[in-house]
Amino acid sequence: MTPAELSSALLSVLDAAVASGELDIPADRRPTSVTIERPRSTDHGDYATNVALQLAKVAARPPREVATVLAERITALPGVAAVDIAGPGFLNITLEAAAQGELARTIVGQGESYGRVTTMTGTRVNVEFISANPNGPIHLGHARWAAVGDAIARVLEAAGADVAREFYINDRGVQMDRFGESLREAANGRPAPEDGYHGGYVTEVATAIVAEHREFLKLTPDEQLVAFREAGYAQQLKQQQDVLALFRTEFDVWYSERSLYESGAVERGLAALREQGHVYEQDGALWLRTTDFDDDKDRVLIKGDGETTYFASDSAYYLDKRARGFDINIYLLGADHHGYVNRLRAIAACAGDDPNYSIEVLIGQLVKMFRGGEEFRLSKRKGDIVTLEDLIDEVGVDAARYTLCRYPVDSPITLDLELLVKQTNDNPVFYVQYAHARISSLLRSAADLRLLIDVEKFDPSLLSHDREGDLLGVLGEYPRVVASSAELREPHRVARYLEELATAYHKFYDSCRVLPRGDEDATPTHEARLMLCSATRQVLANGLDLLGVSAPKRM
RNA sequence: GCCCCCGUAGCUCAGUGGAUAGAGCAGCUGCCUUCUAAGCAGUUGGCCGCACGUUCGAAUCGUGCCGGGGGCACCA
Repeated sequence: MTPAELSSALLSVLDAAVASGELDIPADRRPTSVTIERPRSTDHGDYATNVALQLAKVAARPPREVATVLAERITALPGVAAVDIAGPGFLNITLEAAAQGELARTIVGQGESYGRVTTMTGTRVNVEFISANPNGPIHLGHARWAAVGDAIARVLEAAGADVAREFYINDRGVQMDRFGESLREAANGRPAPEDGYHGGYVTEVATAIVAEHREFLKLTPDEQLVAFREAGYAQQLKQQQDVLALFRTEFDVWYSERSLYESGAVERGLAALREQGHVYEQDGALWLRTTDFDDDKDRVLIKGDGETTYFASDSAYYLDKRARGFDINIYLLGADHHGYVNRLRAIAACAGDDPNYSIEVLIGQLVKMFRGGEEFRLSKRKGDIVTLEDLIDEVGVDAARYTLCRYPVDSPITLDLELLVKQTNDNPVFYVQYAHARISSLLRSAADLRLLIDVEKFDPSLLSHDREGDLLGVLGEYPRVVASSAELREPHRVARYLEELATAYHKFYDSCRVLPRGDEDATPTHEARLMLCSATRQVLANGLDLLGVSAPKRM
């Protein structure tokens, strides 16, 4: 019996109690679902519900009395071994081993689809993250968004949503010109300008461009700036795409800011905003009245010199996403960009949308980095860059992704690069992957012994050991973990869950022998445990996949 | 001044209104002739920043303080 099945059975019990007149609850106050949770202490049964506490007021009866009425009916449910009333009115439910063990068969039968839920089916979601300037490598500061953004997309998909991963290429504006200027200077053997880019990669890029295009050096300085800028752009974008692919973060859409101008999207966007009546002129500039919608000041769309601002691009971009039919637009931004939130929401509101629904901004705290106990800060312009590529080289994709996904985005991460490089079990990814490898090894040994996992012959009542019950309980939680991770946009819940599952498995493994020893014959108990192992392996693999981390068969 | 985030064990951090607040690391003590010891068992360690409020019930929700971080451009 899965938690979902138990929950709906409890709802039927409630309905029956009302129908028989034992409880008097008005139809419009009756709950549409009954929440159950796994108690922290095993003394409190396999599942507990607070439904009696919540209904006490509506039913005008003391909570324990409501609980008593329900307990009698719950006890009669098939698969339920015992029901206790505890504390102020909790109902603690203990399942029969067979009812609980059945879950192993369910999971093995469903395979990769176990844990896929339908809570977000039919919702179209755009997840925009990283969105760097194409003038340098993807660095450690972007890495968190690469890992978390992709994991959010995967979790939303597992909940049934239709998801687009999108990268907004900031290929327009002053930063790009500074980049071109820096390349030009480097190519001509001169130092980069004060406000330019000083990283060692600038020289490398410049050298590579000159090797391919000697003719650039014959152009006028202004022409050189453009030529180097464009060649550097193409090269850096390619490199960003390659390294992100290596990091298993694939985007569905690479959206160029320039293309918003080339396609006329900016003009159309401005016209649309004007039509909605939130645009006005003042001091020679064109403004959007975002203060109508909670912003603390109005924002400039077109400057006094006739240049459009990034905000004009952002507005056009939102309207473009909207036209492409997304219900929810998620943005992952660093804490230093939190001032954007009200602006983005105001754009949506000016366009006539409800920003509470269509705009979600996840503000992530920055990653602090230490090396040997000493903090260092990233600066692209100064050239202090640790690239994503470096990180992958040092710790590998799995450890990097897992570590970055393991914390809620609003909590700051402190990474000690030396520690991360060590690859010891300080890093929980190894703990989880080890559990998967351990089961895989065991399943190989079982195959050598001609022990097959037989879904037909499986006897769930044999999984009666406490550790088996604990493990089954954790396995049953997985679909709910996926659903809540998706709903809250918090993939770290999956990581934490996997650690809990790995612990439950290791404990089971420690006290329950799975394979027959030596000349021993295989018994139905061995086979039942093998089924449980197979189910656990499946859930570990499914969960790791949501984080984009591999599930190794050997370690 | 205004806005956002954070204050939980020595350290790094979990904990979407539930029962005795958890994990890893660090420290101490045990467990491998048989399925992967990257594991397991035990033990030490807490005014959940402070106060008041809402609730049958608050680390969790609200208000006010205190402390730390970040942000408030006709820059991108």
